[in-house]
Amino acid sequence: MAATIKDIAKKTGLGLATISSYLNGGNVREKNRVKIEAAIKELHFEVNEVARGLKTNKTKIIGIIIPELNNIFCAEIITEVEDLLRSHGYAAIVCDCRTDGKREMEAVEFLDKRRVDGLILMPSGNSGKHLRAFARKRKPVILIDRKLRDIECDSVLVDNRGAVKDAVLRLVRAGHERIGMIAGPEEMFTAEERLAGYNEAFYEAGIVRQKELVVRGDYTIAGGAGSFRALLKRNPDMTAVLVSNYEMTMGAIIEANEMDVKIPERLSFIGFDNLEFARACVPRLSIVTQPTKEIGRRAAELMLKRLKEEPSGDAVSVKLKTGFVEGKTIKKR
Amino acid sequence: MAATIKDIAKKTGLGLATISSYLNGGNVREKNRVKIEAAIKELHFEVNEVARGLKTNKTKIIGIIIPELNNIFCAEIITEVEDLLRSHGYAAIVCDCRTDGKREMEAVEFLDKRRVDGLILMPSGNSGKHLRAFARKRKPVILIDRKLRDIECDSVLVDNRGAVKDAVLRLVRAGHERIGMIAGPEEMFTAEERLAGYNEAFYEAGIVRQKELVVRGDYTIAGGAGSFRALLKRNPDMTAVLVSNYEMTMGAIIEANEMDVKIPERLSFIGFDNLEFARACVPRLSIVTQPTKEIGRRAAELMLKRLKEEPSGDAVSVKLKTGFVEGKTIKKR
DNA sequence: ATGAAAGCGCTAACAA
DNA sequence: TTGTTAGCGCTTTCAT
Repeated sequence: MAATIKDIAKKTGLGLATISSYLNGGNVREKNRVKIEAAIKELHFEVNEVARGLKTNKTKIIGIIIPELNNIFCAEIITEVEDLLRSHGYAAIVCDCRTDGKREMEAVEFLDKRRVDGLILMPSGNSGKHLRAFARKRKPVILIDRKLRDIECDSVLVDNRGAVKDAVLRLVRAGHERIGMIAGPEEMFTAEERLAGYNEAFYEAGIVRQKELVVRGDYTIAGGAGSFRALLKRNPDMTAVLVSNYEMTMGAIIEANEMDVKIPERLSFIGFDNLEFARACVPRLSIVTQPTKEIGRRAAELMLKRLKEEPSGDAVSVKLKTGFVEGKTIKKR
Repeated sequence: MAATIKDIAKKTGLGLATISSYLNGGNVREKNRVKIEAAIKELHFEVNEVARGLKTNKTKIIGIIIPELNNIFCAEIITEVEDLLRSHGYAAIVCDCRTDGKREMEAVEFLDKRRVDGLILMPSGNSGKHLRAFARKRKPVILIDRKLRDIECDSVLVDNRGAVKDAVLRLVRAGHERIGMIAGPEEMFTAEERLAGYNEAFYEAGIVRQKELVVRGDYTIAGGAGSFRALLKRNPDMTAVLVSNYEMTMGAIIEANEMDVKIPERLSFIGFDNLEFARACVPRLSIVTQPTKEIGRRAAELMLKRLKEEPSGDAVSVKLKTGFVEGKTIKKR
């Protein structure tokens, strides 16, 4: 059906190697170059990357595994990664595993069979055992947003701990002491880091922490709503709250509206991620922001670098700074 | 490096064909089956899908081209498509073209070189010329959300016209006549359909349309904000407005807050897409919703069906119903 | 049911 | 610079 280099060779009267050389940027006599190009155009020839991949043992495909495509934080990162990779000739096969460890394992296998040249993933669990087989082939694996036990590989992280600590201290400086937190699921890397930041802030401010001020949510909208209600019920004297991811921030806001809790009059509020949503709220939310574009860019760059160089021993870990966008939801007391 | 079927053949003392047959679900003597499975486990063998693809001329990869991954509407659809495809053994290479026709063309070429088995795309432009070469190979192309000139292929669409018509008529029944619309970009398929629905509603209600009540936005948050301001300024007597996509809905809400325009007291409001956002607003937004999951599912199913059957002549077009979720932003007059 | 052999489209020695 | 040849890992006749 489609033309092959054989057809081009026949058409031009040249040998296969010459065509191949031309395709790979080798030196070809001017006269022949013209002939080849004419034949390519005439026969609508396009390199068969599958055949090339079989021969070179490189597919120029990168596997991307994420917990939830349908999640702005992930989507923003992936958009950037995909853009950068493709501009360097790499395709991205995206696998959404619905925050499910088993699905994630299957995805790794799936991509391995397809001989992807590298893996970029935002892991759902904490163990990296399922990556071992892949990593043993000396193909690069780059972790995004979360670290993993049982395996050592490059990672692009965010300073979650510092981010939350900074945010809580802002509340402290505004005169708050009864500051609640809607934390993330136990065992989850970012969730624990953020919680640690919360604790550190209390320590640094010299305020005694009270356990009932922390409630665990599950990083979903519904979870945020439920947690908000529970937290407020348990702590009627709470004056401020920090919600530790976007979905729960939205959920908390929905619930606050539902319960008619005035923000910031009754309760000061700091949310997480998604500037647009924060701006759409009344009053504008004060939020912690993450550098999603930069995360994506750094991850892709790191991958491209690894792909180019010889497999080396030591893993690189990048940690990026977060931001804070002032809204009008922190009230001075 | 990795084990091949040759290794398995050697290990088991069987022929290549037998191994291949086993891998493809053929009949193999029980005794040999056991031997093969042992060898596979021992050597960590995994089929090389690249080699298989070269031989069978099928990559089991579907190309997905979208205008903006970082867009909930797209992301929700893709999530569903990817899930379904992968559960049938197909990988998805996703290409985000940033709503840019040129990038879209490049993406088609990119995917063509990689010999994807089919293409699912949500086109940015109106012409399908860039798909001709691909379609000529008798590989399935499925359009999502938008139709295309110059080419005939399957599509999964939404009844945008009916959706908007219905929404406007709700406003009419609530006593409104000066109903504004923030429409989408000219030439854009969905935008024109939605605008047509708006016009039809006026016609059906017997209200004379006034051109100044329609303003074109660009489907972005900033565009929605700007359009909202412009529309209101131009029509101080407008009593209701319909915004025709999610990003602009968010933008309009931001701007309404900014301008301190009370909804629905001063202005009744109907937004588009994203139920969660609608629920997070105060008061809850009344919105038109699109069946994103179903769009994705139908597109994937259609693709799977096409992949299975002989290339046939006539194109299938599916048109899905929209929904309407009542909020509290429509005021009776 | 199994084996031998050819070949998918390309690249990479090697030779000329 | 160019041509010849082997072979990447698999599937697929065609025999057996």
